[in-house]
Amino acid sequence: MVADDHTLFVDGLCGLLALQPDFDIIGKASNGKEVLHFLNSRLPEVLIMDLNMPILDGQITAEKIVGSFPSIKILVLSMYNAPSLSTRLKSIGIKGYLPKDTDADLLFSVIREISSGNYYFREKEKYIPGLNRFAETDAFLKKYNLTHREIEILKLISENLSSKQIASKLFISLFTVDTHRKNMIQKLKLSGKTDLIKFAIQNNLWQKQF
Amino acid sequence: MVADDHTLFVDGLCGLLALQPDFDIIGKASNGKEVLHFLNSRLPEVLIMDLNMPILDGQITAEKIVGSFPSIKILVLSMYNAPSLSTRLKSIGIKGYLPKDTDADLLFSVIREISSGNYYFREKEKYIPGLNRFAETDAFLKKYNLTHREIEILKLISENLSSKQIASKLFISLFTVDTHRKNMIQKLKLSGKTDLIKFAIQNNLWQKQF
DNA sequence: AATCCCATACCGAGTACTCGGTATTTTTTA
DNA sequence: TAAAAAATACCGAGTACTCGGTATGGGATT
Repeated sequence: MVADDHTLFVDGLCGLLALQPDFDIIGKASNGKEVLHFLNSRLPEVLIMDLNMPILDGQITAEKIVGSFPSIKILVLSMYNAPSLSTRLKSIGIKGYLPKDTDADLLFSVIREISSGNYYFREKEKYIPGLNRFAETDAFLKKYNLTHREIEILKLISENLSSKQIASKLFISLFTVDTHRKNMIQKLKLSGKTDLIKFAIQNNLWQKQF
Repeated sequence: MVADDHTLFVDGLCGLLALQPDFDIIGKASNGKEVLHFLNSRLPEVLIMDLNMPILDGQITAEKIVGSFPSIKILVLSMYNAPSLSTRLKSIGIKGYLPKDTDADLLFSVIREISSGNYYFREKEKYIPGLNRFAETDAFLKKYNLTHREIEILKLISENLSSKQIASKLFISLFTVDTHRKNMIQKLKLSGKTDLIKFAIQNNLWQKQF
């Protein structure tokens, strides 16, 4: 069974899974409520789901499933590539986690693993921040007319460091930090720190650590 | 051709498209750079892509494509269901836009539409904020021990209204707004406004308006 | 009727942020 | 080498936010 609010993703994934002779897709859902409703009539061996879903959140759904239908093995597919998610997912009772940029063959073998009773969490693969991020390329800097220093400071702002803390961390004056903030706000035509935070999040300069 | 950094999505979507007798998938890519590299050897009639991609952003990629390969029709698939995106995408030269929770049949017909030279932008469908959002259900409130009033104020905070502005909007005292802020911060174990903004974004209490 | 929860309101004192502007030095680019 | 860009630094004055605490009244629940 596959649950995700992105219909195209669900349909596409089901198509891929259906090509595997040992897989049988018994259901699809686009929110947590639909999942639970479906489970009242039929139980899959493996449930592949996203944690971000409307109407009933994936995490709460998973908790309910683990409590009521312990035979179901849950595999989470997430847009986040954060191995630190693993601890939290394990504590819920989820059997496996993969990011959505995983290739299909690995997905198939992981499904077989957890179907056999194993766990699949990639803890060995350390999260490497931003090496390939657009927001750190010259094209991005040029697009927004930002400097490397500005991006550096923006990242620290988005990590909730005060200007004073940033100044201390970078061995510069508080005035300098404030000037950089001001320059960014003007260049990006934003209004204050809230907009800066949003800009950082939307451009993947900040990613949640669980 | 399909471009998206979520490999499973690309593979699944290509599988769906391949079932249509009039579609021929000539390529896949997981970032903007790969797209441009591919176009040096072969041109698709329609390019289906996501705007959020690493290494080279989808928007810049699209702008380059429209400039260098005007015969290619670009259809954007986005996780955002925001019709207000349409104006911006049109100005870039993109021929169509659909959210990822679209069903496959509509996608197929839209591909055929823009392949024929038409545009597809759903402007009639007004964005309806939050009706089905998990973050506005009782389960969510219970999960985080938040009240309706707190969520209401959190939304306004995430829209960059100051406490003073919120007080004025809701006909309450500035002190009351501050108290709600304080209560939320304590309940959610956060540190200040930055964390509140992040919480709001991650729980879809705020969504970007273009 | 008593209790709890929520919304409202306030205090005091402090820090953080904003935004107009100025300036100098260092680094990069042409 | 000269010019431009980036980094650094500062001023003044004001608003916004934070966080410890206090309190009351109304509505819902037990």
